[in-house]
Amino acid sequence: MSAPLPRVRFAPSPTGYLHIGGARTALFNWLYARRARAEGKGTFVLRIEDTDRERSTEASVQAIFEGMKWMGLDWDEGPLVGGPHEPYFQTQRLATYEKHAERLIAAKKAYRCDCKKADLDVLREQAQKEKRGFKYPGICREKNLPKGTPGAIIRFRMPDEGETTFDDLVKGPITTSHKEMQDEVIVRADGVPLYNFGAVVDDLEMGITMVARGDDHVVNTPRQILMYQALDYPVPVFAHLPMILGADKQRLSKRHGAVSVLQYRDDGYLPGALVNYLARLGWSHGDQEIFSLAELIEKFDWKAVGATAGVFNPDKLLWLNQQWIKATPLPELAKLVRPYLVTRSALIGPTRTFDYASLTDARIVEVLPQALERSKTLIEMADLLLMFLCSGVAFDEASAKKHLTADAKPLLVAARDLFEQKMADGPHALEAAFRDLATAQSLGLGKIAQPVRVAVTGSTVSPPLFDTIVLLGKAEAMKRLDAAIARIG
RNA sequence: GGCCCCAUCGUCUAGCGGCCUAGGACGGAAGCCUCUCACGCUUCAAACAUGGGUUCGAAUCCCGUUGGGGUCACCA
Repeated sequence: MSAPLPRVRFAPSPTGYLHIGGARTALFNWLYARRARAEGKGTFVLRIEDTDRERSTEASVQAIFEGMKWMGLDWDEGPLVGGPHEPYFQTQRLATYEKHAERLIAAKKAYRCDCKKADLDVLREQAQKEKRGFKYPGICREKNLPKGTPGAIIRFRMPDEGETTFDDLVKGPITTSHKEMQDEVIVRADGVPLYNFGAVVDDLEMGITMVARGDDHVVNTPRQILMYQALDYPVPVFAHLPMILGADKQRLSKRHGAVSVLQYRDDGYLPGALVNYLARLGWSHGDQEIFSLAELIEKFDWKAVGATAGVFNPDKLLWLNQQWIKATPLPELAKLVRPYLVTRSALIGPTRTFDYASLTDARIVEVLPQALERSKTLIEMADLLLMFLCSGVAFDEASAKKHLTADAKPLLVAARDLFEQKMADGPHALEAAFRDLATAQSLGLGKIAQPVRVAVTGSTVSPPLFDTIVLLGKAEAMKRLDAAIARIG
């Protein structure tokens, strides 16, 4: 047996958006495939498991594509890109499942069953009442019901004795007794397969060599292994990723805030930061916290994936996002922040105007350095940038009330002169002039700087004052100062 | 409840029998820097769930207990 070329897959069911947990599963698979590719050949397959026709939606399919694309998780085979195992939607592969199901029936490893679901539900409830485990009693095992039997489903015949063991890549050896398994339904009456069968058939048809998925599938694994064996195909390697929990240690859900990957995009996170965070949730490489995508691909290793469930920590993601912002080249950041400039500019208020049409990337790059260390998200960054990019000020009332007073008016007038004389000489010259002014008035620099800051930026909190003023340019800075002076009256 | 999995600071984790008076990161506290904010820097508080073994030696290996999670569908 030669080692097969690594082929992995991500197989979401389109019953909702791409959430954090699914995204991490996709990421780990993708990372593994990309590293394998660097060493020769590795393939990442995307397959849509839409066999739950009740809950699957086209909108979810699109949301999954969009989420993966945003994160940069491109697939080598699957919807949109095609591949040698098309189609990649399970509901379009019914003939394939039928083929394999018939093989199982012919080999007496599966059988048709026309038991009514309602009847079985009654038995199940009864068993539950008596606190017994319930297993399908095998009523139709020997009936040999023919194809075409009305309402018949297909059940897989589980062995009565023995046990199945597999060596999970992250959890180690796991053994399950066959007594725990029942003859489960693998194909519905309408020919649509159920999860355990559809996934197995597709994974073997598509030559998947490693199945990496969520923790909640460990109990399914032995049953699936039995199916691989019944179908006479080699069993892939399995890796089960621990769950991602919310702060209350419960499974992550909408209650815990944003769980859709696209929500993080909308909230101003860089895809690289989310990827970085997700990679470190459950996997580690010594003490390193920040990884570029290239480093992740190079260093990712299943051996370093932990077996413990992890709590999603929004604070750490936020910190990481800022680290990524600071590490992103300015021109790239300018392009990234643009869309947020558009959405946030709707909120600038009546006292400011924003001319997006004439906004150049060069201008964004020029003011960007001031925002780097003050923005944890692209939203915060856009808001801060708008202070530079808009014409006019929006005063923070508390700040204005405190600093734009009659006492401050002479200082603002004096500041106006300094603007006139020194601005062209740069922030340092301007600062020196203000320091001289403060000394002459026997005041601390802060006493003058704060009113001027409020006048120019609208708030007591801003980037360094003199840099800000110079960046604004003489015309705009004067305009704002005059507005503040006028406001005092 | 049956079966399965898991167990180091509040959180993510390093640790794979001696290097551990248990390291890093987020968050928290204090301080420094300073025109405000932020960044940065320094320092501090903070963990091996518990009881037995094995061993010269255990956070590391084994068993029990406790706790947490998963799963018991014609969902995936």
